[in-house]
Amino acid sequence: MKQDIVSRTAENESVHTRKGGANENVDFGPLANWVGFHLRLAQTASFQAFVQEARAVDLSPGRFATLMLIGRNPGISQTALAAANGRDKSTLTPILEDLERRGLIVREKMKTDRRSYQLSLTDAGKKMLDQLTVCAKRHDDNLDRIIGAKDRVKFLKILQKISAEIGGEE
Amino acid sequence: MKQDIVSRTAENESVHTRKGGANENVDFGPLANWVGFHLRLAQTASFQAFVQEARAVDLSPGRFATLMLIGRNPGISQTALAAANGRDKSTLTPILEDLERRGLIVREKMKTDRRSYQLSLTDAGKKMLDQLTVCAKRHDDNLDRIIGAKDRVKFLKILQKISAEIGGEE
DNA sequence: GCAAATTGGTTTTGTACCCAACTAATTTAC
DNA sequence: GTAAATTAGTTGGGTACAAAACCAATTTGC
Repeated sequence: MKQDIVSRTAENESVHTRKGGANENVDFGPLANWVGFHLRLAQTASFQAFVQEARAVDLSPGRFATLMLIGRNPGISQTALAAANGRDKSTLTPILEDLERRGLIVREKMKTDRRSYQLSLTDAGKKMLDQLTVCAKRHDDNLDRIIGAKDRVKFLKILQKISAEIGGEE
Repeated sequence: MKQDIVSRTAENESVHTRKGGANENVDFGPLANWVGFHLRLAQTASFQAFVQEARAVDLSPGRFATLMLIGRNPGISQTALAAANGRDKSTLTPILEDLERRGLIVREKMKTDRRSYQLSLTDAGKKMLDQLTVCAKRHDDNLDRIIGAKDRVKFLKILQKISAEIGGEE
């Protein structure tokens, strides 16, 4: 609910505020039609919803993606994982430490290259991943319901196109 | 470039890696089709691109949205601003302090309610906003080019729908 | 083979964010 | 009119992230 006023555009009025305050008719100006702004709002909202969905299992969306990628690519290195995940490798350091401490993953030094770790899930990690996958599925179904089945593929394609192309050409 | 592998889905191979390492054929599993994940990636990418676009003017996307909202709604309170912006009010405190220190906004105590501030732009703030608007326009045109003019409206509508509906029903 | 460059991971530093607890001003109840 | 509830903003504690500097292991040049 925290974001009740957030989602509407400029032509929109009469938000359910009971205060007569300044916030019921906010003019978003050009912001109202800018993709970047709404991308942020949507991402935030979706993130929150996921946390909500997965609060039973105590693991954030970021951790979930990490777990999934390790599960799908056993032996993956931290750098490759960071890249796949769209995060800096330094961001992963504490996350992986945490996951290891919780007994969800193992990090083994490679024989051939003693700099890098091979990451893989423990049995507990696999179980956790399964549980999370259920939550994530529910979350994604929610999104589906909002997006509409027929637009979903297109929508996803555009999102991918954005992350693929926008940084690419400097 | 940092995100080169990030954008492709599971059926995709042969990324331009020159290392023969683990990262060229990452299996994203169900992640590949999950909206939340790609929403995050796209948001991050777009954010980065904006920063790049606006690095001449030294102000982040978040600050920009804040400035725009104040410019469009002079006299708005911090709480209303936070809501419109999709952020917690406590997040705004240091941002507004900074903007004030830079001489871009003024905060005046309301006569009628001495708890709240009325925010507005200074002339410098207006000038800054104009400059930023140009950058943001360029950024948005970039996104347009990627999304395609005909899909843009639809895309935006879906983003708005997500932020509007996903948190709303617990 | 050995110095130089590169690469995998960690540390440090700084930013952006949220939440919960707090203070001060205001409104509501009675 | 005063106590209780509410509201605007700040503070403090904690998480998630990136960038740059760093260490150790590895590869490259010659």
